[in-house]
Amino acid sequence: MSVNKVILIGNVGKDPDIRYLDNNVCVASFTLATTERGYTTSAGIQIPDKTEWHNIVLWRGLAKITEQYVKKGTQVYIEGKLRTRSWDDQNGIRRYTTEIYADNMELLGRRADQSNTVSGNNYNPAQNTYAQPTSSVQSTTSNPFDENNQIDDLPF
Amino acid sequence: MSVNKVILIGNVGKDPDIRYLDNNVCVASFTLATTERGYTTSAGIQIPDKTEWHNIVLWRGLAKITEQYVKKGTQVYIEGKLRTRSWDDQNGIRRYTTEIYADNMELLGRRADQSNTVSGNNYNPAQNTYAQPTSSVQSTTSNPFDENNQIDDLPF
Amino acid sequence: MSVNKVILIGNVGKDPDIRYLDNNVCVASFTLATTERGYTTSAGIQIPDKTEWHNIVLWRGLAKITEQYVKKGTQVYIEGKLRTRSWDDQNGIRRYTTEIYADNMELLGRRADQSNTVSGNNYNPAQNTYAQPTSSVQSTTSNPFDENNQIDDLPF
Amino acid sequence: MSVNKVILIGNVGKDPDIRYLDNNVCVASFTLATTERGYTTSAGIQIPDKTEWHNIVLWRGLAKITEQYVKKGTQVYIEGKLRTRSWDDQNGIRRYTTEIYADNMELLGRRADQSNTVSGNNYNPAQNTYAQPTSSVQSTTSNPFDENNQIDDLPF
DNA sequence: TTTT
DNA sequence: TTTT
Repeated sequence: MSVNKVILIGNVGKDPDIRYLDNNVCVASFTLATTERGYTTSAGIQIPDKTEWHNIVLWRGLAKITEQYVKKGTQVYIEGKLRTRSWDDQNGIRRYTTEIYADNMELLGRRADQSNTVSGNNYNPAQNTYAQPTSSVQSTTSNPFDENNQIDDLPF
Repeated sequence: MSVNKVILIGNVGKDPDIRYLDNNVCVASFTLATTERGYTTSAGIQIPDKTEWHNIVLWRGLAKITEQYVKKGTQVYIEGKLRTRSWDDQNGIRRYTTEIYADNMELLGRRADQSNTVSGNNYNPAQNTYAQPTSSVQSTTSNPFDENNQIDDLPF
Repeated sequence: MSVNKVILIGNVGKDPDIRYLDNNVCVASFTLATTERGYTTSAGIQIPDKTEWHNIVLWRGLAKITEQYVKKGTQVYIEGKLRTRSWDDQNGIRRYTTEIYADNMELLGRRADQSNTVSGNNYNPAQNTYAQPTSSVQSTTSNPFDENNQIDDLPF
Repeated sequence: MSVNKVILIGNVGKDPDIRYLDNNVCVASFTLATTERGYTTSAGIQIPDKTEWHNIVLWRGLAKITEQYVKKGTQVYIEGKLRTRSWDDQNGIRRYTTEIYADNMELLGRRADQSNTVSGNNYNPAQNTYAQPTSSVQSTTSNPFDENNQIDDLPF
């Protein structure tokens, strides 16, 4: 009888924090910035840009993708749910932190030239459950939208 | 270049807090509960229901609809954006509160027979259900999210 | 009492169709591809990738942004509503087309170095409403969550 | 690298169509109405309400919940993806139908006093509301989206 | 603090 | 064809 859904597109604030629990489960976290464009009111008042920072937490498969592909500045789509957890600070005061527990993540704006920017190390498309297919992301050949596109044509 | 969107369906925790600013702008706030169903794991472990509480803030027209139609227990759909604001507590420690600033609200599950459950007074189904009330009710003073906040402290 | 919302991220199939109505209102349309990753079932059956094509329609301001920045291959985020309209084909048979009427669009994966790749003409990042700020994403200084956080403080 | 998401809240147009495939998999379908409120323009022109009809398709567990709890008039939340499938009509012309393939459904506005409105029969609030029915009801034959379709034609 |  |  209820829905708790968050959808974000933004840029990662710094390289993600990755850790492995005792049971070898991977947990990743990073902050994500979304920026609301400023504008000028009809009365001529300048409203500046406003950046919101979100605490993203990812588990298991998504954490491993994070470990491999996400770093400071990466633009990502996150779909998840809100979780507010409480903890007691050093003064014994109960405090609250709201996090987005990710159910899905999409890496945005990746390009053919990024094979080298995608983790420097042990990427093995044959084993990673969530790995993108060996042909689509790195290569430009299998894109059905623009078979004749040269990489230089890419408008972004 | 960014998206900050929250979609919630849940039940209102207690009667909304309504206030009118000096410029007669209406601001409403309430807490909204979303409950994730518990389940039993394949190993037979019982995972109980888990309720999340969200701080919803609404302005102007939505605040007035809140004033008229929303009360403890009402099921609503909220679409909005995440806002984390900071404030200094009584110990001078910076603390953070995450709120959902509503862009849209839909009242759910209303039926023809509910004229009596919609505000105690002047509901008239012949008018538009979502018409803004012409009457003004004066504000109360307490913000459920931050008991010590004066109205002038309002950081949004 | 109802919600009609579509959220898509995909690639534009071909250069958009742009037209101006008599009243000088701009209307743009394009097809957008979303691709669901294929996978292998537990029984070893290969499920291939599956591409879905969506008809996107944009009006006024969004149409003009489309005219300037969107072309074949562009990755975009679209938020909008479903509209099914009917028309009579050459045989007098009523037919239906479902379109997504866009309420919001975000251009994805654009980079700072793109001033020259964005439209062939007069792009000026100092004036363009949608240009990314030069300061916000790269810096780490404005992150309120973790200047002094040790990793051990993280309570999850 | 893509997202295909639909979020709807609306009312079911008529009692759902339920069928069981040979492998005993349950498939349900119904039409869902969303209504956009009309309004009066600043120039005094009346814009009437506008109802959009959506073709919803649900499989397995969600189909069985549909069988048990959804009927004409029920208000539901649907989260799903767009699928446009093609078929050849009696004139051999290729035609297209866009459906929403549901990933999640929430029944809205249900109350304790609704035991009598929830299916005519065996609703037991002591059980889990969303429990799948243990009984099987045999399929009907008509697909509201395509009157001439045999069950074997099912293209999904 | 809600709801099922 | 629904609902308000």
